Amino acid sequence: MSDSLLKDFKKFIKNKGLKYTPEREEILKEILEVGDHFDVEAIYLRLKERKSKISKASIYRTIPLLIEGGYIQEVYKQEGHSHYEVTINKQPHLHFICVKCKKVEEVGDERFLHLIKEYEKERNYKLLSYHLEIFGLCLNCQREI
Amino acid sequence: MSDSLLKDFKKFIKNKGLKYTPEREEILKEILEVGDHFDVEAIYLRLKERKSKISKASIYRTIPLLIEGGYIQEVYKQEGHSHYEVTINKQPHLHFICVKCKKVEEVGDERFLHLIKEYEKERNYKLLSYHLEIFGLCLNCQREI
DNA sequence: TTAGAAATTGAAATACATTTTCAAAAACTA
DNA sequence: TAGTTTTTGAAAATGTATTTCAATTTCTAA
Ligand SMILES: [Mn+2]
Ligand SMILES: [Mn+2]
Ligand SMILES: [Zn+2]
Ligand SMILES: [Zn+2]
Repeated sequence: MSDSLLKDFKKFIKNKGLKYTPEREEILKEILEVGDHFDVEAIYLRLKERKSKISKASIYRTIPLLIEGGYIQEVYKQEGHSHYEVTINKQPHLHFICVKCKKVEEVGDERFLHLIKEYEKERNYKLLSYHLEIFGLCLNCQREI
Repeated sequence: MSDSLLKDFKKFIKNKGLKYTPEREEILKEILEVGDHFDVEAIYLRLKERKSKISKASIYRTIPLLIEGGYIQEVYKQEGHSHYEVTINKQPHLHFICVKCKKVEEVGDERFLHLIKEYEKERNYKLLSYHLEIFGLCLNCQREI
């Protein structure tokens, strides 16, 4: 819930010549509070529950700003919509997605990051981000078949 | 354009208790002919060009069958819609996506596949497929900044 | 502090990919 | 070949995301 993070966000917004509104701050706060993976609907409902009048449009409008600022990133699309996660204080990781129960498991790993960095050099790409999703059956769902 | 592949597909369809229609066959043929990454719109337009009356609905309905049969897979979503690729006779590979010019480069590599298989063991997952997308700037777009 | 320019908001309209509905047509089975 | 079942194209419906617009808010600089 770090105050300094919000100050940082304010600076980021002002630097872009935009206005720092309570809506933008509330949305970021709510997202930080979830911590986990989230989607627009979840944030909207959580805000609503605490009597906030913030519209979905505002959430949709704020998300690209949060991505640009490096606060969150899109992690995957499922059931027709995007899922995001907070990137602040998070190690890079990959996602195991069970195709049956839809459970998403995070796996942090340096072996992988190392391999990607090697690739970056080999290919002369400037690496910005990556997504690795592994689809399969979790232990539970393997048993149930 | 292997005939045996179409026979195989017919078998697959019949095995599922479905009917083998010219639409389904034409769609698979067209997809095999593209070879490269494709989306629904592209297949629809190509079919239209050769005077086929096949509707988009049929393409949308056929794609899940082709995925289930292991003929194609979804590789990424961009600009709001899905992109697929033929998996037959293709090595597993990853995708470099340039965030500026949107170019998608395929890179085959066993090091990644090997690492993923290791995870599979470590995690007791049954691996079905994976997506690795690396976002960055290609050499050209790095220069232009 | 306050006026006024510029950006932002919520609500509704719109865009657009995908799915569903439905009646007509085609595929299959016996 | 008749009868059952599935599939088809067209149109309607769905659901996510974006855009429009008038009202409101932020912010700057008198
Ligand atoms: Mn994650
Ligand atoms: Mn590919
Ligand atoms: Zn599972
Ligand atoms: Zn590029």
